[in-house]
Amino acid sequence: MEKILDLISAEVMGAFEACGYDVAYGKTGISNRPDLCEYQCNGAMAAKKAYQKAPIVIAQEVAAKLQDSEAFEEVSAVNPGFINIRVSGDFLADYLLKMQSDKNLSVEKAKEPKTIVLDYGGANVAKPLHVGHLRSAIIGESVKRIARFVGHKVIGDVHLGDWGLQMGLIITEVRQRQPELPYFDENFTGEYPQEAPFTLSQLEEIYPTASAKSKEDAAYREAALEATYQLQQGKRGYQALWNHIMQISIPDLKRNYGRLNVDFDLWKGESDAKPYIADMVQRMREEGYAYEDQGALVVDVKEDSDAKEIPPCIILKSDGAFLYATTDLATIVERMELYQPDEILYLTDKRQEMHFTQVFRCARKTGLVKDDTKLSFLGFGTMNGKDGKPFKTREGGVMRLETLIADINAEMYRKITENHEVDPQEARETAEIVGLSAIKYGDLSNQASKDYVFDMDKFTSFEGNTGPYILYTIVRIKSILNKYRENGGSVQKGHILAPANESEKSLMMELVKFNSTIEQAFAETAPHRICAFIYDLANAFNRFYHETRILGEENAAQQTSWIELLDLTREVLETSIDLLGFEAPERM
RNA sequence: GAGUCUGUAGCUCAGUUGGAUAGAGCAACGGCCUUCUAAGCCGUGGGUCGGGGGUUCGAAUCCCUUCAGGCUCGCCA
Repeated sequence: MEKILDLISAEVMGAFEACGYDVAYGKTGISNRPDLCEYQCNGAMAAKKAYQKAPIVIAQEVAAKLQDSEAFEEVSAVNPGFINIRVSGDFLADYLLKMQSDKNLSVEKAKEPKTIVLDYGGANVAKPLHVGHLRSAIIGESVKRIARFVGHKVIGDVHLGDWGLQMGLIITEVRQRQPELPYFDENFTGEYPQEAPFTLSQLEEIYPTASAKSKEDAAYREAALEATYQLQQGKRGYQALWNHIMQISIPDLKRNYGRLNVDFDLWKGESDAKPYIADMVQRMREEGYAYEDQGALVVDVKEDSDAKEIPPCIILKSDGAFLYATTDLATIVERMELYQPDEILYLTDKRQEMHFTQVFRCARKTGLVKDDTKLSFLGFGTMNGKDGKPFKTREGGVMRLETLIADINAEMYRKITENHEVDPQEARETAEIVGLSAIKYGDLSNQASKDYVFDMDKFTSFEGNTGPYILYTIVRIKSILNKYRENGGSVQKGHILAPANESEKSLMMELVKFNSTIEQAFAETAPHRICAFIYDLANAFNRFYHETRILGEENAAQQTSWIELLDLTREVLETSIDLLGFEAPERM
């Protein structure tokens, strides 16, 4: 349904036109001086030049035309030419009634739904998820849900790192430890064992060990590079080892992402691009895009308008192995073939921007995508510790995601049991729900592209602009609604009255921003817009709550109206946090 | 060095795309619980929007310049 600002603007635009001015000047926005008015139009000042008239005169003319408007309670012209507007309570109530009966809560579905492949998560097999993976998962999940809510078809793909040098490193390390295994026997032709020669926890230790060795030992690194190449060429024994790694790793990753309430439609990886690589490379060669340079196969992607030198995109390394760009390009081929997306959106650390610039240009230049297929990149900033440097454990190591979550949950559990008498089991469940909101809201309330400080103390303090504050607000509402039902009331729709006081009107004015907020969050791929919105909404609600005794209200019509207003507020808040990727408990 | 992003209260961050007196939270201080969850509400103090110039009726926002910091700059992902 139409946004409230469009309805208001339409009224004001009509007045501008009736006074003989261009309608465009009637565009009206939310006031930045709530002490003076609710909505404001600045068009009179903009129109000054075109009409050679004092802005205040124009504003007065327009304001006079709007005096009879039913939507407005008060319209005034103020120096030097502001048009200040207060809307009527009936106008607001009417809008909320429409919102109530709209199953999408006033948000319009896209007229032309797009198919969007969303590449996020980016976990590496054989490596535990660590805090570096947190942002991609959290932001990506939210972006996905927002896009779906506005009507698009989104295919979320975790795009595992399962085909690069890391695999060669693991193979090399396993070989060094257990050279007798059949995987390393060139003459072995039988069936390889069903059981992997390592456990998950061993695997998690093998990779960092191998990675460290390769940095110090050139021969070791050579061996790993060779193993990577052999694996990519399909060497049987390595392929079998790789299968073991995948079988062990993926269930663990699924479990961990599940704990974050992050859910992928596709569990594909770099390796899935393999069948597309040979043809793609051959075509790039034949069509003259790819050429040998310093032993590697490259495609030039620089453009005349570049402010700086953009290095060519490397398709094959000088040893013939694939690398990041190769699998990313082949993955584009795969996605175009399987899903025909209108857009592919990548969500990674912003340091990878150059890589994606190269890949996108290369894909376009070599015709891997249609001209109207959008390739976009959302780079997010680093999660820093309180010292402003990348987040580390106290010992200076990389913190596992599981550890982080466990720490937050433990702290949350402590807080919950400290303040209330609760069943330990319920407290644990609540702690998990609230803990997740703390982590996610803490991340999402910042602009994605900026670095942000993950401050454990701040996130577990539960005061102010935090996830728990939002949840607490929702729980308060639920509590009232439940009591109302226990007393025999039933929560319905269609009976919201004009606001009875200022705090109620403020609450209503926040609620009507829902559709424009969601639209903007989608357009800008900016979940933090939703955070800002629900924080304002929660504040407005708590103010109203404090001033208004709802269950004690004796006027039945008034009470019904308030109950419905609460229920609508709850629905908007719960829908919003669902778009952010978390949920509210029944009690806390 | 080149490119790019960032710089707003002591700290962490918003700022509706150029509007009026720049806003929150935390921290500090003061008030409000026999009454729907005080994880709350109300209030006080705190600012040369990094610096300088420009564009105009009007700039945190646009342009130029300068300082500081982060990141990137061919075979890792």
